[in-house]
Amino acid sequence: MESSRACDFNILIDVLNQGKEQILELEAQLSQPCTVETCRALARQAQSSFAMAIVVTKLIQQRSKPAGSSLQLPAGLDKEQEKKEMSKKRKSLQQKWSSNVQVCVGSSMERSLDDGHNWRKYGQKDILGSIFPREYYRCSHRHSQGCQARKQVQRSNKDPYIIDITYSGTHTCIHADTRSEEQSYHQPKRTQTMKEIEQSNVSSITDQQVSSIHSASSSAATPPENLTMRTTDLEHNHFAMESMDIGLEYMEFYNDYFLLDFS
DNA sequence: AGTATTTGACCTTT
DNA sequence: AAAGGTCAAATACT
Ligand SMILES: [Zn+2]
Repeated sequence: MESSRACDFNILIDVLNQGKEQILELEAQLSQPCTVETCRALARQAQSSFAMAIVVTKLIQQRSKPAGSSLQLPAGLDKEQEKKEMSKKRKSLQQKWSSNVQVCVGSSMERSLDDGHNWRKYGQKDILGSIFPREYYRCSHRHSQGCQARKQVQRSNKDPYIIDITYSGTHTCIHADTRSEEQSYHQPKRTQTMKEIEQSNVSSITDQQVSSIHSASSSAATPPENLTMRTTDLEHNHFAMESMDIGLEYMEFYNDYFLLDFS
C-alpha cells in the first residue's frame, strides 16, 4: 500500500534508514563479548542495504535521464507535435510464462549472466509492487531464424544481489560465433574463478538460494520451457576481486553495482 | 551501409 | 479499468 505512487526517493530513504539501524545494532552488539557471528550477519545486512541504496539511486538517476548527460545536439529541430493515427491489428498468440521453477546459479557472473545467447531488449515495464522495472528480451535470431526464446529480467526488491530471470520458450537457433567453445556445457554449476570469493562471503539469502538450486536441479525434473531462474550476481568483496587478477570485465561489473559515477 | 536500445502506444490478460 | 506484455518509430551506438 505504501510503495505505490511515492517517488523513488522514499524508497531510498527507507533503505538508508534500514542500513542506519543495522549499523546501530552492529555497534551495540560489538560491546557484547561473544556475538561475532551476529555482528558478521549485521555487517552483511548493512552492506546489502548500502548496495541496495546504490542500485535504487541508479534507478532514480536513470529515470531522470533525458535531460541529463551527453545528448546528441538536435542541431535544428523544432517540429510541432504530431499526432499519428495508427490502426493496426495484431494477432495474438503465444503461451504464457507460467511455471515458477526456481533455480539459483552461483554468483560468479563470468558467463552465468550471459547464458551464451544474444538477447535483444524489446520492452520494459514498471511492475506493481516492484521497485525495479521488468525488462523484456527476445533472442536476437528471431528474424534470421525462427527462434522464439524470450526472457524477462527483474531485480529483486529485497536483495540487491539477486536478479530474477524468467525464460519462455526454447532456443531453436544455432550458435554462430564460437571463438572459444571451451567447456560450454556444464551442469548448472559454478565456474572456477570466483569460487573462493563466493564461499567466503555468501549472504544468508545466497545460501538459501544455493541450497534451493541443488534440491531443485537434482530432484525435480525442470521443464525445459518456462523456467524462472534466480541469479545472484556479483559478490560483495571487491577487494578480493582486485587482489585476484580479474579482468576489466569484472571491474566493469563492479562499477555497475558499486560505483556511482559523478556527472 | 549495419544492429541495438529506448519508449510511448497499443494490445492482451486479469 | 488497470496491470502486464509487445510493437515499432525514433534514437543511439558501431
Ligand atoms: Zn535463440
